[in-house]
This record gives sequence, structure tokens and C-alpha cells, in this order.
Amino acid sequence: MATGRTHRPATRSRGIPEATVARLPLYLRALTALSERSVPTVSSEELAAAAGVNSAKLRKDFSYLGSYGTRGVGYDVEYLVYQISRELGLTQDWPIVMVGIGNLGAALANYGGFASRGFRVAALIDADPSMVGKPVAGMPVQYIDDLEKIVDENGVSIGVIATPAGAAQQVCDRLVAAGVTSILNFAPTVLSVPDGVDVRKVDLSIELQILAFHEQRKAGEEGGGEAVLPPVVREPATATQADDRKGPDGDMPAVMPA
Amino acid sequence: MATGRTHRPATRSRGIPEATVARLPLYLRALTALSERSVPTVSSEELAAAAGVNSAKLRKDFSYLGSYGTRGVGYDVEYLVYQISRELGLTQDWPIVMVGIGNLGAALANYGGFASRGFRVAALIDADPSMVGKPVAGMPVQYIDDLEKIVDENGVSIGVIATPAGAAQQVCDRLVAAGVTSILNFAPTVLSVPDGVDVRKVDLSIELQILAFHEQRKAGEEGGGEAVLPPVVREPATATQADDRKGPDGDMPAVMPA
DNA sequence: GAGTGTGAACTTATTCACAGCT
DNA sequence: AGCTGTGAATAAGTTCACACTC
Repeated sequence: MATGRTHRPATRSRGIPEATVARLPLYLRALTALSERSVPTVSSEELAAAAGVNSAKLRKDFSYLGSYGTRGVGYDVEYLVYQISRELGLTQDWPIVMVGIGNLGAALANYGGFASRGFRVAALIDADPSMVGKPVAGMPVQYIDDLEKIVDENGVSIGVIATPAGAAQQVCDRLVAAGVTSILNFAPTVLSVPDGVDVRKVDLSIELQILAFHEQRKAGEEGGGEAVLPPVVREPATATQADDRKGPDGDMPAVMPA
Repeated sequence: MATGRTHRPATRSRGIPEATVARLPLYLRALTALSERSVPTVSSEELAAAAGVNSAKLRKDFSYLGSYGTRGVGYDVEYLVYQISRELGLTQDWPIVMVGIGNLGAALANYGGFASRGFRVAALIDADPSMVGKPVAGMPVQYIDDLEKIVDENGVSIGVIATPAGAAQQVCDRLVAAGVTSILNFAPTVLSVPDGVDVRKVDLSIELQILAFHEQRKAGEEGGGEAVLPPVVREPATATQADDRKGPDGDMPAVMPA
């Protein structure tokens, strides 16, 4: 205020909204595809469609990064690819370790997306001695006793946990103690970490459950008036009396579902 | 659960915030663990800790479902497990199909989390004829030509896509045409679907990129002045002469990073 | 004319803090 | 005394709509 007009919006890499950060990879993917097709420029409308968001949101997101577009024209694809890559820290290579090379871990290791731009699998680690030395995705599995050494020697700061739930926390603790400060957790458990360590989780069954919620609602709603499924116990408008009315519907049945 | 008995989400359950829905599975998991340990009741504080959220948020979340707690005491674990299960639609069984039984698909099929409460894998489907008939996770892979029939005969409304990116949209279209209204997408691509169809996506490389963003920021910030890791690719101050000031920092280098 | 960049309005989500029940 | 349930306050995220630039 005092300065009248700070011409520069506070867009230092600082203070990019989390929701925006989460969409940058999406934009980057769409832009990369355009780049491969040698498309020189793209409008917010087109790019938004390719990324599955609306154009106002995209423009707003980009505005946090800076003014990278040209009015009346759009965005230069190559230029944006670079700027977003830089913002995401993908102009450097991040060595990562993956712990837990079971079904899922092995699949992830083989998965191309992992080795994509910006990341390099430095080591695969497992606690099962019979796995050690076996090649997975072209690299030998290493024993978990060497975790600290591996992290240290490779300067790893990002770890992926794909162990069973029971082992995840202790693996996490070891990774953090060894210097890892970002963790991607595929184990279905909540990890606790000290301040300064980021955890992101991917949980299949949670995603399915969220879908089931909406699915159920769709089923209950179809037809509106002529419902296929009867509305079941409409709450009497009276609400309460001697009724210890709890939830909106359905008290606990005598027998719990297994 | 026999046919109907889909509880109509009556009165209050209309409009449970999406953010709350996304956390219900988390609470459910924590509660299930308590239930297995035969813990009878739990306070919002304890449960919140187990689920990795703060207690105010948890209480607020639960308040959208109804008044399921007892003041001065806490929540009855079994009761809550049932109520949340019901809210999520897990008191019925959802048959799901999985399309794309490659590395990742097979891993997911084997993954216990999938077959967990409320879901049943009705079929594994692949487009590779050489996969067909092979048992994966104890069930034979079926050919994609039968997709429509499988969806129809099993009353499938939830589909999981684990194909390569290039095939995802067409698989999605076929699933939707066959009657699927919820899709969990593991392919690194944006799916477009008609209104009324829900899509959730899981993308490893996006998650990693988000971590890299924060990681980069940490590195750039430590010590304030002299960073341990040099930011790599220091921009040549070259670029544009007339200082058409674009972003907060860094213009495009002459050579794009691969 | 076309399309970005962005304040302002609006919506959704989180946190606070305390009244009210057991 | 203890802990839930929830309005009220705050923060974060989205959408609108239009001035401005090319």
C-alpha cells in the first residue's frame, strides 16, 4: 500500500496456492503432448479443454506464475513447458528410492510414468532377502539394511513406500531419519512425520469408496418421482419427541454387517 | 444385501461436502482398526489422531452425518463403523470390472485393498488375446470384446481403467456406453465423460511432481543464503533485451531441457 | 477481433470457541 | 468434568466479467 503500486504481484515462487500446484502437472502433460505435435501456441480455452479444467481457472493458475501469455494470441507452448517445469522443479533430476517391491511396488517400478521427466529411480529396496538381487525393471533389488546408505550416497530426498501397511511407518521413520523429506505413500495407513516432511498418499480403496458414495446416491435418486427404489422411511416432519433421534436415517440394525 | 434396501439418503444427508466425503474412508479405516482391537468407544481427539486430521474437522464432518456421538463420552466404535459404511454405500456389494491387466492392472487385482469391504472384482478384462484365459489374482482374464456383456450381466457400475494412456478414452467410452457410471482411472490421461458419470484419477507421476515442487522450495530456502544444492540451470540473463518482464524469475534458456 | 490477466463476487472448506448434553 | 455439536469467523478456492493488450 505505502508504495502506491507494487507493480509486481507477489508472484515470487512463494505463495502459489496448493490447488494450483496440484494442477500444474496436468497442464504440463497437456502442453507436452502439444509440444510433441509441434503446436506452437495454444489458447487458455484449448489448453484448459485438454487438461480437463475450465479456462478461467487455468488463466488464474497461470497468473500466479507470471504473465506468460500474449493477449489476443495465447501461450507459447515451448515457453510454458519450460516455465512450468521449472516451477515444479523438474529442470533438475530427482533421485528417488522405492521401498517395498511386491506386486504393486514392482508394477510401479516398471511403470513408465515414474521414470518420466525429472525423476530417476535410484534404488529399489525390499525387506525380503529372497528378493534381494533380483532384477526388477532392470535394476537389482537391494536389501533394506542398506537403506540409510543408499539414501545418503544418492542424495535421495523423495521416497516411495509400497510396503504392506504394517511396515510403512517404520520404513517411513527410517527414510526420514536418513534425510528423505518427501514421501509418496501407497500403503493404506496414515504416516506420521515430523514438520518439514511432506507426505502424499495414494489409496485405491479410498478412491473406490468415494466413488461408491456418489454411485449410491445416483441409484437412490434416479427417476425422481417414480423412484425404482422406494424412498424408505421418510423422516416424519415431527422430528423428535421421545425419540432420541440420531442420524438422518437408519438406526443400527440388530445385527452388524460383517 | 438382497435387492433393494438402498437407504434413501433422507433429509440431512443431502449435501455432504465433498471434502468430508473424501475423508469418510479414512475415518472408517481408523474405526475398523479400533473395532478389531475391540475398543468400544473413542473420542474425537483420539480418532482424529488415528486418521491424521484435527478433531474439530472430524467433529464437523460427523455433524453432517448426524449426531452419532455422546457428549462427555465419545463415539461408539461399532455404531460409527456401521453408519459411515452405510453412508458410503458399503453395506452393499459393488461389482467392479478392471480393464487393462498389465503390470499395474495385475498388481491392483492382486492388491487386497481392492477386494476389501464393499467391492468385488467381477471381471478382469484385457485387449491382448494372449492374456485371455490366464489367471490373475485367481480369476481368468477376459477378452475386451465381451466388455459390454460382462458389465451388463454383472450389473457393474464401477470400472477401473489401468490401460496405457492411448487406450483409456475408448475403453472409457465403452464402459460408459455399457452402463458404468463411475470410473477410477489409472491411465495418465484426461478422460471425458458425459454428465452423470464420475471419474476419479490416480496418477503417480502427478503426485511425484507435486512433491518435487515442495521439495524444490525446501532446498531453495534452507539457510536462506547459501543453498547446499545449487538450483541448477541458472538462467542466463540473456533472453530478452527490452525486458518485457514476464514471470517472477527466469526467462527461457536458449536450449530447452530435455 | 481475440484472448489474456485480474479484481471482485461467490462458493467451499477449515478453524475457533463455547453452549449444551451426559 | 468431559466431550460433542455447531454457529460464527476465517481462509482457500472458484467463477465471473471486463479492462486491457496485441
